[in-house]
Amino acid sequence: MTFAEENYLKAIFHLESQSTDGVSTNALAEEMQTKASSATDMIKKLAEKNLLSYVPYQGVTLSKTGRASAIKVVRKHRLWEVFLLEKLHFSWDEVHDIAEQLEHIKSEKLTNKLEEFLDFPKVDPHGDPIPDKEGNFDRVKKICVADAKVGSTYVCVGVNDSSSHFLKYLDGNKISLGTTIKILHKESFDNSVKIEFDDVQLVVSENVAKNLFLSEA
Amino acid sequence: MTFAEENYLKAIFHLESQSTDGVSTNALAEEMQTKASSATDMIKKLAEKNLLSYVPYQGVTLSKTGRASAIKVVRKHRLWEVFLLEKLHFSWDEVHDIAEQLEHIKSEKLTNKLEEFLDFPKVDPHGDPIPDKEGNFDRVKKICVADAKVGSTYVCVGVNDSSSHFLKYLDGNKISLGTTIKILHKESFDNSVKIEFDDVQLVVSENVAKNLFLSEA
DNA sequence: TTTGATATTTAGACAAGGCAAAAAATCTTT
DNA sequence: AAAGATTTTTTGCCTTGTCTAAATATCAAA
Repeated sequence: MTFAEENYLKAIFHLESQSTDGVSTNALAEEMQTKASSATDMIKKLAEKNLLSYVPYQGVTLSKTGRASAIKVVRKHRLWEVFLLEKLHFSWDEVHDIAEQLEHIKSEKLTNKLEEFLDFPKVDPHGDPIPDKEGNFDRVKKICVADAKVGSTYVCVGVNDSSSHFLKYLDGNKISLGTTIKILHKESFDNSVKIEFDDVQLVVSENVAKNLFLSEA
Repeated sequence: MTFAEENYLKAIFHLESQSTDGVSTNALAEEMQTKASSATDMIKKLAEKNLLSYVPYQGVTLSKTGRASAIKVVRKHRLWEVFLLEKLHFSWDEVHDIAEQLEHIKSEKLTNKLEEFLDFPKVDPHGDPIPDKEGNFDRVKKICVADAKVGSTYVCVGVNDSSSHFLKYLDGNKISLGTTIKILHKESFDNSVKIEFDDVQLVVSENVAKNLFLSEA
């Protein structure tokens, strides 16, 4: 399994998890920051290896083995993120890019020993669940700020856009995983949301509201 | 810098350190477990990038930048080995192969934070020195068992052949870094050497005697 | 249902890294 | 110095993953 193959599987897994039906070639190409033609080539290759089912012009769906492979990569990615944050004291926004490299290290034993070293964490620094050795993980039900109820209180559990920019913005405003947030007001004019946390009030844009995830307090 | 390029630089660095003059294409190909023609191709590519000086039919020598790059890879390799052994409790013979992958992770910051996390180790689990941030490292003067003086006592400081087989053999015989070893007798017939350590006597073959390194006690 | 827009695939090309076989250079030996 | 042996390089081809441009399939709208 090459790095490229692993990255495609991970991307398909990610896209599948946020919409019910199959993943289109275009969506995959965009997720992979490449061209549709390249995606088609890789899709054929992965289909050949029975890692996904593919009907031309109809998108792809991961097979059982394909899904298992993708989950292994995700597991490694998230464990390394925890390592980078907790043991090496990287900041929230720095861990993703390095984990993108570390997730491709091949050694089942390494992954398991790392997990043990980290004391079997359940979520990564962005609030995403870490699959266990068998590939099982909790699907946390999280809602974004934009969909939260005015007047209710929530806990910040994750982010969707894990770009360094967005994470730096949150960091700058002292919002992190576990922060308790109350929804004060939604502005229908521009879909911005006024929130309160740690006795601070803050108006966040629609963009932020859609990428910051909460769970019931 | 690709993985392949880094691996070639590392191999050249290794070969240079154990003989005075330039590295031949054949020697490099053998070290890289590939063909001479492939080595020639890569040599040209690295020469193009000014990472080494190359005169056709006369072997190669690393340039200043080439050497610096090689040392960075070696530094990463050895730091990761320490991590695997000390933090994740891998055994002596398991760390090399995984470190071969980890050494290619690109992040200066990661390397430095890892070094700090490990408390600035000076040598790796095989007794080889770990270059610092600036690329400086102690060249330990070590001699192999075959060249040691009969009757003298030494400390085991490293191994040359870092194959899993050899390391398992040493492990099985309870020889590790730091073990104090006395040279009892050299058999001129087959160049085997009788040694003593921890009140045990053991006859080692010429092969072992040439790959096990010692320093004066 | 026919046109137009969009999505997808195919075809041909390129760079990286590798290999085998042939050619050329160097070394060794007489 | 010439012959033979060895080393190194060249040549031509393969695979992986990518791209552009062209062709084709599907969807949406009139």
